Amino acid sequence: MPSVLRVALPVPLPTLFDYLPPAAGEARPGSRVLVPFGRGKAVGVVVETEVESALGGARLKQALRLLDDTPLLDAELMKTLAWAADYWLGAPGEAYANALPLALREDKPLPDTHEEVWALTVAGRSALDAGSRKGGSRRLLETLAAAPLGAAELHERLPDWRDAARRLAAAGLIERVRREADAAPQPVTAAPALSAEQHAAVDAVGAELGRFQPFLLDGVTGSGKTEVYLALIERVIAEGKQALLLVPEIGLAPQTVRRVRERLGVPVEVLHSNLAEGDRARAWLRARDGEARVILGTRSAVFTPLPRAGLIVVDEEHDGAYKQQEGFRYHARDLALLRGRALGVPVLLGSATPSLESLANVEAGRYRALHLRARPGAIRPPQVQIVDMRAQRLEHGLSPTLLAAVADAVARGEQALVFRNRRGYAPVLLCHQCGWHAECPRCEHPLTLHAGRRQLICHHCDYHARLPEHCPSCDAPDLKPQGQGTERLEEALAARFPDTPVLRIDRETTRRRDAFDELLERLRGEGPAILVGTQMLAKGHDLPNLTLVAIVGVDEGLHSVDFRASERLAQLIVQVAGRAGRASKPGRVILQTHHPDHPLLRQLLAQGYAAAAKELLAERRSVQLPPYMHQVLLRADAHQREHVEAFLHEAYGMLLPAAAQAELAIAGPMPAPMPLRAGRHRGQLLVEAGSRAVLHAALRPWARGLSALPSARRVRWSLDVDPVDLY
DNA sequence: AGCACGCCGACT
DNA sequence: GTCGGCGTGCTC
Repeated sequence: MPSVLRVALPVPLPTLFDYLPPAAGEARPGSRVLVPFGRGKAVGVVVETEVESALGGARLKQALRLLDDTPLLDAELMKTLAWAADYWLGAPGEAYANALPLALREDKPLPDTHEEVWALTVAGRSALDAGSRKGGSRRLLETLAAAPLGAAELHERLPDWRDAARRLAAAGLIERVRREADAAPQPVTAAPALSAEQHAAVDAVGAELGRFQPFLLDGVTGSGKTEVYLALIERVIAEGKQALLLVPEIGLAPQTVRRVRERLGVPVEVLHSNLAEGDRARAWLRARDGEARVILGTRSAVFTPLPRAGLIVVDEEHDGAYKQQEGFRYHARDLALLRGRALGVPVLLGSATPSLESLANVEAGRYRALHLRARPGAIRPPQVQIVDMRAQRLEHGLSPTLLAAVADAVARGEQALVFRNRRGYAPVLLCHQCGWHAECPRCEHPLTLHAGRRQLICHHCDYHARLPEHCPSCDAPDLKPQGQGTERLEEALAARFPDTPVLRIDRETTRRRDAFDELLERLRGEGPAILVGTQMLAKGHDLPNLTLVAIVGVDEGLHSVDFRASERLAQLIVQVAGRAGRASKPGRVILQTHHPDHPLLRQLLAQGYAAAAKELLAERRSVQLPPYMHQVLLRADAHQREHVEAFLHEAYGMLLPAAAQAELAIAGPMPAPMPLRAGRHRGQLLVEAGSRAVLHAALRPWARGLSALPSARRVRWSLDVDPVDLY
């Protein structure tokens, strides 16, 4: 029997594929091979060599070519990926595909890792001197005249640079050149003195460098978590090692990159999905070569190879963006922990509002807790006040107290933020004559009124309809918007405060690439302003002149069927409140609610997030919900409801024998909380168990069996291990 | 997933 | 008469 290779291919199938070795070269685990697959070819990753194939030798095909003489993926990544595919019940091939930038999954030579930079040509220099070109092109010429820059650096300075670069390159005014190896290291700014608490945190993690130990750094907004990360990263790179820093979204990356670069003066690689594939592959390869010392990135950066790993940091660890919600449904925070264990390095999770999962891990002694309670520079925490909306005369949903507070803030020349987690003008359009309301035909959910665009839009499937003039049901002309979205609040506030700029910040107003940054830049200025915005504003942008935060319309979160809703609401309130009064001015927070006596709100305001989270955890424990038990959710959807039902029913039947043996609890098959979405019927089956090992032992064979079911072909389905929402 | 094969409706 | 709908099967 000749030696056989077992190869992972980028297909959503539960199997690996066996091939005869290529004619030339020695394929090793972690090497890529080009193989014939079906009718075409595919690039796969060798997982094992010298295997006994269950397949008859005659059916084995031979790999066409070895792409890597030395493995592209090292032993640690290979091992971690195998674990990850097993843990999240994913297709192994998809796990490997996620780990490799697209440009490395092609049958092409590896790109040169020496970064290309854009530089002015001679013609470009004279064009600049002659003062030709305008707008973005001119800005780019001016920027490059100072120093040649790479894509990532340009992205930080001129987010819109690509169009200009294309035009200027076509005109021969700029060109790509290889960056000189001795590219001047940026000036290093001095580290600020650390507070006693920051010091203690740095020392605690520093003492564990060189071995696996998870930490949860719980630090209120403005307490200087980033300085702790930087001090530790500094130590790690001084030892010649690499640090991986994960952030939930790229929006937060540019400011962090700048800070890291300025402080550390070492190459910092940035990895996120907005990067061009070639740049991404180059950054990945520089990390693999150990050349990149600090790697900063979003979810998928957790797959970066770290041959000289020293530390992994996960910032804002509670953030839902770390969970991939399609394909291979991994959680980057949990994967970071897997990697930390395999690499033998500490993993530092940071948040002002830690997830209940992480708090439970602290409670169980698996993570060590570090706290930053003080805001340096004696910034006082904002005062939070609950405004009871009952029996108040409301103006477009805004109470007199709230409006007075906004008036005060702007009168002092300060900025106020009105937070409302709903885009559009009004979430419902209702007929006062007959009770009809506008509903999405594809989701059976109310349509949101967007007044400026004169449209009704479904926020679940993006269905658009023209705004009707009359009720489609009774023809009456009095269609009334019910409730308030950001657009309506903007209108109301603009009418009420005609002399103050009112800026709305949501997906609609920031659609243009750099619109968000421009708005933020405007707000860093001194003048008074009123901001109206959604979730986008909850994240860590520093607005020094913002002193009032008013949170409206969060009552939905108090009565949701989703057991995680209260955790998310508490995190949201604390994060949004944290925007107020970051600099020298004290902040004030107003929370407007119909339920001023709700225990969650009372506790959150009286005792803070930690106490509220502790209470929520106790509840989870007493009713046996995660993290005190474990869930796997099977979802399915199809145009025909019967297809969903048939599949889930068969899946259920297949699981019953194992469930009886292993004490699994099965809920369903049942309709999903949103039973219809974008015209597809949706259903689910929830499997629960007290022990992860038990759950996985039973579900591993089940997952394989599911893909073999004929009924599975008639639905779209997915398995979600530790689902974070039950939608 | 991606692709081919295969059998039933409204069109050049 | 065909183009094309998606059901079914397969990928080492």
